[in-house]
Amino acid sequence: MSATVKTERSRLSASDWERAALDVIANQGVAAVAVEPLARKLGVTKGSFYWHFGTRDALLEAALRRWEHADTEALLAQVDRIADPRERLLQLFRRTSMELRTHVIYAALLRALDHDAVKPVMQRLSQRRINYLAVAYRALGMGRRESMDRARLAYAAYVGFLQLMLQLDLPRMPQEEYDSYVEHVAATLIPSR
Amino acid sequence: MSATVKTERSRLSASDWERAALDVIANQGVAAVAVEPLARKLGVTKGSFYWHFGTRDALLEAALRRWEHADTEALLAQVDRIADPRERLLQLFRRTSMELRTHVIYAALLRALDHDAVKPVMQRLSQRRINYLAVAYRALGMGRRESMDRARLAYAAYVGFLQLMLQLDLPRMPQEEYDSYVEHVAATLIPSR
DNA sequence: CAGTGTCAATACGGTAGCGTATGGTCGCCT
DNA sequence: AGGCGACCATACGCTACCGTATTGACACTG
Repeated sequence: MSATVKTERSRLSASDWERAALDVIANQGVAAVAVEPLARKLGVTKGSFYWHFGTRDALLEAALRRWEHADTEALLAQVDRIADPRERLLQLFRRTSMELRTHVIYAALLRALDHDAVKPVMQRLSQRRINYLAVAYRALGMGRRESMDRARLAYAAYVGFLQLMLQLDLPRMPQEEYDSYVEHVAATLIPSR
Repeated sequence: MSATVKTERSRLSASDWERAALDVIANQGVAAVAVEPLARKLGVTKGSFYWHFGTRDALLEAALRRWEHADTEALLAQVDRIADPRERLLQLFRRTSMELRTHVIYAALLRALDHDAVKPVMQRLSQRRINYLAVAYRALGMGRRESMDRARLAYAAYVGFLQLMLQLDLPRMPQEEYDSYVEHVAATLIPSR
């Protein structure tokens, strides 16, 4: 059990609702973001909610905006300062494999791509990341077409692995096996010099 | 638009409901499998439904069983007769990239992994397929650990690509680009002799 | 200390879906 | 022709959620 149990600070703000929403997304998925249950969880009634937001969807959009900015942007910004492109890719792979929470949310959003508020966010994000990968591969001397293909492959592997791990908690993989996998992926998807 | 518009055969059977359910799963996802809407689509009322099935979940489980047996088993059975392991993998990759409907459903199920009826099916299936891949890689002379890693990677790439294509209809990829991608994946994930 | 704005409770009405109960219709078998 | 069983309609009650309206409590500010 975790978080959002009302910390006796009584008065809530819009951000409190957004944070709570992200929490629910991470644990039970987008569909579980419902006004009344959320209110219960926060120890108030929905009378409060509808002061802060006009509608349920407004909350969702706000929460997603928050996530996209805070959790997501940070990731690339860090890695972007590594000069050597090969090392940059390697670090990208390795760091992505840690840092759970963002990815849990990401995985939850993947399962909600039919929702109108979610889809555009994910499209933007995926496009951005795939492009980032493609540029890195180009810097490694790959051709235009090959870079694009490889970028898609790498990103697809990321997305797919999230599904297999987080939803299907597939193999209950022990740490050592997990590390081995990450290194294998890096070795396979980053061309040797 | 497609299928399930009631073909004036009037009387329905359980299988009709299952097929209709799979149709809805493919188009609108698991959550949209609701008995009243389904009944409307079939031109009857739910009075009919509850004669064939005890509950909504019973329908879901039946539909999934049907899909797992019919659509899914066939896939590996075909490829399994190719003797040369390298060629077998290659064909597996290529054929998987065609044959849409099964994969559309698969993708829809990926988005419903939280559902109790769906999860076990997908776990079985994934485990089975990953193992199949691992065996194929071993036959190519890979070590035990490496085969497993590579199998996971390949399967993750498949799963992830489905998400990116089918849900995010990401790039509206033209056929030629799509083919290029598939060949790139094959070249990258099947070790050269 | 009156007034204003912020947050919250209560009560209400509406929709969509699940599941039950009961009775109706039609084909087929005897 | 009567009857039985497969299939379906109708009507009902229940739950979970959305959203609105109205009023209340409380803090801060002038």
